[in-house]
Amino acid sequence: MLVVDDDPQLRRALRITLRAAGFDVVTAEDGRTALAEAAAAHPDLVVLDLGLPDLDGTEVLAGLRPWFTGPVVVLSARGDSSDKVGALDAGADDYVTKPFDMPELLARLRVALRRATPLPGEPVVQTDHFTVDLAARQVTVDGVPVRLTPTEWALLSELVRAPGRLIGQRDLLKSVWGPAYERETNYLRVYLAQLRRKLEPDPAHPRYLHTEPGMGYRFTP
Amino acid sequence: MLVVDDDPQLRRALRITLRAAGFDVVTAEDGRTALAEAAAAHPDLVVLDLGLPDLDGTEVLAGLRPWFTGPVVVLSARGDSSDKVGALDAGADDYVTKPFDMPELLARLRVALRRATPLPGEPVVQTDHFTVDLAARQVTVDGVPVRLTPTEWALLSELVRAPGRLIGQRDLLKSVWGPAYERETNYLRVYLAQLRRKLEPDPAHPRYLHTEPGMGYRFTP
DNA sequence: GCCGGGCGTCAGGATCGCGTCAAGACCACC
DNA sequence: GGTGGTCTTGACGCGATCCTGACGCCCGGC
Repeated sequence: MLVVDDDPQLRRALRITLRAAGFDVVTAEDGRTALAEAAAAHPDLVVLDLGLPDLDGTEVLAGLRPWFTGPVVVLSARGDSSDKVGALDAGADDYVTKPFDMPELLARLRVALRRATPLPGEPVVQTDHFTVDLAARQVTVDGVPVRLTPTEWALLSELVRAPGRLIGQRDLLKSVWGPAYERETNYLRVYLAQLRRKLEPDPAHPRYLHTEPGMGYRFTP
Repeated sequence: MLVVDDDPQLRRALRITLRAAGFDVVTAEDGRTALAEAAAAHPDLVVLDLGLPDLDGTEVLAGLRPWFTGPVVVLSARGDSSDKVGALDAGADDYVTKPFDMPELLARLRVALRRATPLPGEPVVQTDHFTVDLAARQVTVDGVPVRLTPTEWALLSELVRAPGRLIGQRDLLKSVWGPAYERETNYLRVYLAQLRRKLEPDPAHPRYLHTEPGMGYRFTP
């Protein structure tokens, strides 16, 4: 996160508050260093004061926008409508007039970040032989998609969400079939066999979906 | 674009101004009709007044957010910091206090729309057989335009916005018909058949709009 | 060597979910 | 008031999925 302001006190206040909110903060006190810092640090978001000593804030914005796709939140002492419209149309994502309320600014920064990062994408689990895309709900073996039934998918995703860790049969039964089925270990046997038949190169000698007798099952990538 | 406000004068003014700016506008005067309109009309953006006669504006926001992914711009006569922070954290994309300046509101709406539409990348989805232009709302099969009904379009655009990703039936129902229809899977069957009849080379053996039994549907280019 | 527990395998049959169709309700427009 | 298009609703047949029970195998304990 890059904070651009010429007032040392405000810079300091913002840095402390934003750090407390969990952000990494770098600062700049004028337009030129702001552009340099932005290029060097690749911030997720820029807080930009319009009243700078060297460059006009709108020039900084114009210098930023051709390549910087993250959100820019503008601070300004001037509250004229034309100023606001100009900055917003020039690429700013929000316009906050000074003096501002710190909790509100933080909320607006959260909104800007929320919009900019589309989804907290779920991971893709890979082995030498097959891949499991948890977000897309797709499994491919040697590159070709494989169809799984809902129960097979529920079981597999439980296993691959904890790579290398052993999962007890009771835990698996609870999370796939519900808490009422804690004792029906036959289900597990049947569906593990099904998964191995669809995923393992040699279902008789599993390389990825291992059985720990008496304990549970384990997925090893 | 959906405008929600209980003041008829303001509604009228907003409708006229927004129409002049090139937007299609539907209006609602209370929270319940707002939620119904949003589910029926699929607006790109919602302008929401917090002071409504029946529901609290934040309740409308809460009812909207689980399934409506477009931007929501909040209007309010109250300018307290806590109100602003609450609305912004509840999912609002901007918070404008009344009385507001119309050009500024328009600029803020433009920003919200700019951020919400995924401009990095072409809004055109293509397959070997048909193309879907999300921006122009047009579908062509082998180069010839095809007419889709509003519901068909809403369903198709949900699917092609996530190429390769499986979308659960509940998610589809929520985003196309609204959150009240989470269980009506018959709708999906009927409209998927409709889409396949219009888009697939062989509707009996779909190549692009796949069914994952028990889970949902998937568009694969 | 016998026994029992745990696991993998298999093949039915009950059940569920999907695709299809058509008729009626609803709406907007003429 | 009529008309065309769109949306809803219900019924039906078929295929896939899930459950279930039985059987054989391996391995450690007696």
